[in-house]
Amino acid sequence: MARKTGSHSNITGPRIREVALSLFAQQGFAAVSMRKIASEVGVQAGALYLYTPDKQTLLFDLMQSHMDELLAAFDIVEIAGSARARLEQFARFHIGFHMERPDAVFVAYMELRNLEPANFTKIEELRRQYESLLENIVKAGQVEGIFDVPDSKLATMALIAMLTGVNTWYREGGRMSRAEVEDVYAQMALKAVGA
Amino acid sequence: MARKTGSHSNITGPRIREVALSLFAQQGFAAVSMRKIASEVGVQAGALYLYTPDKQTLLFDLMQSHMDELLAAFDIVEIAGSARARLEQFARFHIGFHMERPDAVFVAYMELRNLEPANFTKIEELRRQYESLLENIVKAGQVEGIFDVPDSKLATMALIAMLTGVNTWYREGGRMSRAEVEDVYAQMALKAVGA
DNA sequence: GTCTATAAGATGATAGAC
DNA sequence: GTCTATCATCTTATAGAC
Repeated sequence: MARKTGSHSNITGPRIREVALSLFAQQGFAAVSMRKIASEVGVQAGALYLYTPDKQTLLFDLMQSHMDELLAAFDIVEIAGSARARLEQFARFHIGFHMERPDAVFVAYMELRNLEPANFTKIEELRRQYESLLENIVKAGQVEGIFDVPDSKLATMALIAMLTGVNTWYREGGRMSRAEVEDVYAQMALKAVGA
Repeated sequence: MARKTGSHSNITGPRIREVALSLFAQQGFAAVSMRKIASEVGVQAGALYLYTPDKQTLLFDLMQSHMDELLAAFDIVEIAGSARARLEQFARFHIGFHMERPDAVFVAYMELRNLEPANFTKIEELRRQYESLLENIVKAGQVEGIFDVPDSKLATMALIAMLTGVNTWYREGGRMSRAEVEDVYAQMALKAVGA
């Protein structure tokens, strides 16, 4: 029962974030106490405050990291080319990225309402940036005359919702492989805008 | 400050449900205390227990009512006809119904994880019933040979996610009218399945 | 039907020992 | 770096007065 005193800062920090993300996704930010997180990590509640100033900041850091990763990852794989090719690539990227980290995606969306106003504003700005990447593709397709969408903003929101929705049902090791799911969603996305 | 004792059972009951739904949607089930609900309603916390045995049942009743209403409402408007016509009608119904009650939709989806196992099972069953209404239309379109979808289950989930997503951005009195939004989503849904 | 008072326990965060 | 102990407050739910 008793736990040895010792130095684990390089392990405990990441573990706290990992455990917190998982618990926030499963039970919700407000339903998870600092004691629950600490217990799962294997430390006492007081020790958490060596790694985060408070619970709110812990949530905000998790959400900000997720959004930063998302933007950085797309930045690396983004391609030039026709709007059609770019949309297909965005759909495949989005699906793949979201399938790989369901907890982070869930928390980043569901816990927005638990952010303090200043933190909310920052996360919303990152989200807006990401959405505008897709909207630019949709607009390019309109300009090229190959997409049939009456409103680029609405089409963007519809596409993102459709693609993100994969996380409500996809489970690793299920009936379909990740690649199959990516294929089907990418085709539906292209058809939805009339490409 | 002091509040008169009096008889308000026919007003207080619905008010509690109304206030609870709104607060749960804004702040989340776990973040909303019985005292907050009572305070907003204008009664003391103890009085809530005349209308619900406990907080969990209050949540469950709100979610169950929503799902029952959803199924009953579709039952009334459901049409016969081609898969194309039925899908367009489903899309318009779904969009309209969801736009009218964003709080209930949000709670019914976001607070699933706060339901006790037995309650979760019941709500999931109602959700499954609703999804199967759409899947039947998708399958009919496959049989008729007018829909191009490799997997009816995946297409169903993608369509529902796309349509429900309207609630992430639509606000009454915004740039587009409800009818315009319905039109555009219905057309995107049809195109997404290749109709 | 509603109130006040209360039980029994959980919560976020801090101080100081080691 | 972590623990134990603690503060002040909040939590759900109930009992009994009116």
